[in-house]
Amino acid sequence: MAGHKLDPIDRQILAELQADGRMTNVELASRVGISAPPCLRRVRALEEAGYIRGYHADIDARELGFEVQVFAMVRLNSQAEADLSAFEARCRAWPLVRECHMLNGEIDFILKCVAPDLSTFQTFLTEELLKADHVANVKTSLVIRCAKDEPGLPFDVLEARLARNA
Amino acid sequence: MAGHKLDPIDRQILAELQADGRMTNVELASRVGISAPPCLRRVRALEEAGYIRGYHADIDARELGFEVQVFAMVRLNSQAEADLSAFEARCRAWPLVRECHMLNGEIDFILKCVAPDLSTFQTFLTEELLKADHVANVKTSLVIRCAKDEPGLPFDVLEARLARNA
DNA sequence: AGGAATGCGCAATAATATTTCAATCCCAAG
DNA sequence: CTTGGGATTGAAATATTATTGCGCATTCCT
Repeated sequence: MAGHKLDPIDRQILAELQADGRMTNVELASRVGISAPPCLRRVRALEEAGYIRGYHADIDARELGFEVQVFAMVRLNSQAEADLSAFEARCRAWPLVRECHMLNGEIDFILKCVAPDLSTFQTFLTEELLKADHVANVKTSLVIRCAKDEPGLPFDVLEARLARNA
Repeated sequence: MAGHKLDPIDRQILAELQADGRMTNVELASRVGISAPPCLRRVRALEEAGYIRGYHADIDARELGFEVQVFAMVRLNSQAEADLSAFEARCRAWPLVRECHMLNGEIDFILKCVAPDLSTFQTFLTEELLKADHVANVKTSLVIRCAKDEPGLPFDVLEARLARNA
């Protein structure tokens, strides 16, 4: 099991920064129960080691004029690695596609897309996605509403698991 | 169209903080071309107004021992609002479910789930999700690999759109 | 024009980040 | 035991940043 080089303080640092990425180091140190300098060193080490990929402001899409969110389920007519990679590269280049996950089962890829309005998305769908190489079939579903969108990981589950294995 | 009370500096602030949520205010101010005090005032205003929902560290799930990510497509046997809401409430209470979106079309909900391993997910699936009220059908797909996972919004698309409408 | 409102930047102060360094803890070898 | 090395800590000092107060410029609306 991974993450074993982390002690409880490290994990708590990750949990706190996941909950509030702009917390000051002084506040963070006080929460995890150590002084500021070692706390900062731990944060830097966690960043270096790749546990922390980055920090991002979470911005309200609708407030900014992105009214439409869509999940697109994509099937290709070839599962050769070269074709899969080529499709992934296309996805990375499309700004409306925010996430692209390769799946097992009948669906090859699921994409999470955003757009300012439906017609923008339709244009993207018909002119770009459906015309991409080896795309056999795309099923799209509009997001009606979002009940939960928690960035990050359930640290309580992780702690429970570590306690059990201890 | 929303977001019209924002000037180009505000939008650039959002874009910068989306890219690096821990940027210092001094750095941010210099990037957007104003001095620190008004820059900070703008950030606070954007937070107050709800454009910025929060800031989060982006943490590598696999490094922490969450080996499994799954998309679950859920259909209910009732689309009464009370039943939909009840299901959403269940999702919010399940830590393994990180996202829950209500969709149009044949699928009612799509869930993004994480788990330390497959058996943990299977237990959740059979003991929790499949036994939840009004759940008619669940199709799950394991994430094989993730080609793109960009938090946030494509500000370049937004700017292009605003330029066109100007 | 005139006056209010908005928003800027400078300067001063408060808070925080970061470096330095000596003391402590832990563990393994003698 | 005890002793030495490595790692980690926290106090103090310094550098950097955040925050407040205030006067000035610009805009906008009479």
